[in-house]
Formats: sequence, C-alpha cells, structure tokens
Amino acid sequence: MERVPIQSGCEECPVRDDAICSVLEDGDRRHLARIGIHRDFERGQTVFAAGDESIACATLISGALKLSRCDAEGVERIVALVHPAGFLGELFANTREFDVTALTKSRLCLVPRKDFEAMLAERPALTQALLRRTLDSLGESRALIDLVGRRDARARVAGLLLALARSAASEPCGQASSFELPLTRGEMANLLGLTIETVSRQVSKLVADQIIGRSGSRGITVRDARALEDMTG
Amino acid sequence: MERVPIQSGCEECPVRDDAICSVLEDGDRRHLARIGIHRDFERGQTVFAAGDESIACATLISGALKLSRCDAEGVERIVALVHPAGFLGELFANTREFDVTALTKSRLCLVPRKDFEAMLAERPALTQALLRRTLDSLGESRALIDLVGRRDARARVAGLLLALARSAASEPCGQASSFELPLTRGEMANLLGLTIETVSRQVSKLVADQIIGRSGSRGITVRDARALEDMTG
DNA sequence: CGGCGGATTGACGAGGCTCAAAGTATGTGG
DNA sequence: CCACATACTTTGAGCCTCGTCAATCCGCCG
Repeated sequence: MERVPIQSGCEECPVRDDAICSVLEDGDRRHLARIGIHRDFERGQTVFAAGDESIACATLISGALKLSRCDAEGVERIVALVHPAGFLGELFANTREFDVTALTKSRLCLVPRKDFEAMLAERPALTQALLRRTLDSLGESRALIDLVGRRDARARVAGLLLALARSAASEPCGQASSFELPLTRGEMANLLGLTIETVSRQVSKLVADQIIGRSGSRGITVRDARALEDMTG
Repeated sequence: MERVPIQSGCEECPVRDDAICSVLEDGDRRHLARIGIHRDFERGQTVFAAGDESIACATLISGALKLSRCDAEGVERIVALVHPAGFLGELFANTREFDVTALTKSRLCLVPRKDFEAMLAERPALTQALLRRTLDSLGESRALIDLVGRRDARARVAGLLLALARSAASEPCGQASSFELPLTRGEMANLLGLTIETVSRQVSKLVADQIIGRSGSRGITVRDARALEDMTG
C-alpha cells in the first residue's frame, strides 16, 4: 500500500483537464499537489469502507471503481460506477455511506478532507465544479433507474455495454469498439438488478445475433453499435 | 395562471427554514423576495417542459411535483418526485431536461435564473446548500434504484407508500399514519417500473393483510408501519 | 494434476405483464 | 335528478420472462 507524493504539480496528470481541480488556478493546484498523495489499488481492494470515518477525498486518475452498499441481509448492492476524473468523498457527513472498491488496477489522488473543505470554502468555483459533477452523477443515476426499472434483460445488458464502451473511449463522446469489461458477470447482474445467469444468457444471445463479439470472458467487441442503441430506446 | 408577488419578505413562508434560501442572510432574502414571484398550479398542470429554455429556478412551497421524461416511443418515465422545500432548475444547461408536472395543487416560488446564478456566484453558502440538496437527491435516486432493481412488486409498493407517508408527515423524520396519495396507480406503476394492474393487486393484498387501510382510491392509512419497513429491507 | 472462482447452459417454476371485463368516482348535459 | 361519458381502479385468466436450482465448462494457479 504505497503512498506516492504527487510529482511535478499535476502537469502530467491524465485527468488534469477533466477532474474537478481543473477549475483551480495554478497556485491552488500546487497547494493541493503538496498536500495530496497518489495511491494505487489492485482489483478487489477496498478504497473506502461504509461506516468509516471520512478523512480523505479523492479523484480517480485511472482505472474504475464501484460504489456499493450492503442491505440488511448483507447482500451487496452496487449503486454506481466511478470512472477516471470522478470524485469521491462525503462532504457533509463524517462517515462514509458506501463501500468503494477497485474494479481494476486503479490510481487515486487523495487529499485530506479538511484541507479540501477549507479550499471549498475559499474557492466558489470549486464548489460549483463539484455541484456540476454531482448533477452529472444524478443524471447518470436517473438513467440507471430508467434502465433498471423499465427495460427487459436484453436492453439492460445492452445499455450497460454501451455505457462501458463510452467510458472506455479515448476521446470524450466517442465509444471504444473493443474493450475489457471491468465487471464480473456477478457485478453486472448486481448493477442491473438481474441474476448472473440472465446476464450470461443475454450476452451469449447478443453474440449469437452478431451484435457483439467476445474475446475471453471479459473482452467485448461492439459489432453493431446501432443495434445496441436501438434496444435502449 | 396568476403571478403573485412575494409578500412580507418570506416571513410567512412555510418552507423558509428548509428551502435552500434558508442559508441566506436577511438582506439577500429580501432581494430574492423582490425579484421572485409565487405561482399556483393545479393537478396535472405543466410547470416546466423538457426542451424549453430554462429561464427560471424555483422552490416548491407546497404540494407535490413529478419529474419525468419521455423516451423515444413517447412513453413517460417518472424519475423523481419533488416535495416542499425542493429545488427546481437547470443550472449549467440552457434547456430543461425534464418535464415537471404538478401532482396536486402546488405553490412555487419562482426566481429568474440569471438572478439566481448571479447570487450563486457571490454567495458560496448558497452553492454549498445547493450541493447538499443535490447530494440528497442523489441519495434518494440511489434508494430508488435499490427499490426498483432488486425488490419484488410487494416491496416496491411498500417502499413507495413509506416514502410518501414520510413526506406527508408534519414533522421531519416522522411519518403520517394517514394521507392522500398524490399519485394515480398509473404514476405509481411508472415510478416503480411496474404495471397499473400489479400495483393495484399489491395494494389490495396489503389491505387484505391488514398492513394498510384504504379510504377511497387515494386515501391510505398505515396500520402496521413495521411490516412495511421489514419488507423494504 | 487437482482445486477454485467465474462463466455458461439447461430445465423448471413463479412472479409479473398482457389482454379483457367489470366496477367506481366525477363531471356534464338534458 | 338521472343518463351518460370519461377516467381511474379492480379483478380475473393465460402466457412469457426471468429467477432458481443444478450440472458442466473454462481459465488460472498452486
């Protein structure tokens, strides 16, 4: 569990133009770079645990994370995915609400919460950026409600594959034609409100219909993006 | 469609301590009171329409609203409900993303968007309050994902009834034992990702099981709140 | 090689959707 | 005041999708 100081004042950061710190002036950025650290996580590692005290905020630099919660019976419930440039942190509560787990090898930029909150108080632009990001999350969350509440299994899987293809794209607004799933079938099922078997069957059916291709159990090739989009409405 | 100026600088406002303007100092409040107006809507009236230019923000003073969107086939999809003290407004986009419709007789406090944004830029506390409210919406939205994605029909209906009982409560954190549903069966079904028939059957079953009582098709009495809570996990 | 976690595939049953009909509330016009 | 229309709700019957249970398969690692 290495803690690496942030080198070179963020100049090399791959998400420097997308993450919420992009709204800061260079001076403020340098300040954050001095107090922040980088840290790497392997697939499956817990980044934050629900119930823990919230002492740090973070921006995801690379990789992918899941946000989940366990219900009364101890069953995991994934409520959102986090992609690079995404922000993590409880802002007005002292304890964390969700478990945050790495889905792939991931790198985070961690900043002590109190320092971040201090900067929020002084820099309205930062608060606005955070608000904007939260509004985006809200939009995503509502899109997920749509997917999960109204679509059949085939459309749910199609919608998730599209979303993952988009987030795997190199440019914003594009979509990768070929990518590795960061989620197991079980995690896909969990997120979509389906079972492992149903997800597996739908993926197989999409392959049979020539809409996607498979390489290994995690590799996906989008053959007919149009068909996928049509399914999700 | 009357437009009523805000009288008496908000002193009488029933949501003055809960709405986002509660974080403002009296001077700023008076300023908003001068430029804002009150407006009443009847059940079914459109408050804002998706695609319209966003020229006003609003706080719901009384009543209830639904946020919905239509998919490609023109089918309505309710994504959230808005209760008194709730905030409405696209902040970084120029067009509205959702249809907003009154579910009951409702009163709103409307403020021109540009004035509101100007105040946001000057008053970090206001931005923070809005951020906090947005985070709450995000939490609600994730709770809805949980309800819709993982629970069976009975639990979904139970969860919605509980949520409505809470929002009908006079004190915060309490729940009304008897209230009027602001939603038709069709709207409940839409929100929960079920059909009208299934909702109707589940409500009938809850009545048969002595868990709730009915007075007319919209009146609900909670007889066994514990049982409802147990169902939703 | 065997063991293990994850993925696939099949058979079966149940829960919820579809289709259909009838019941209830509310309003409108004669 | 009643007849009628309209909108919403309730209830029933049958079917289909998806969940459950179970067996097998694949890739990976010791």
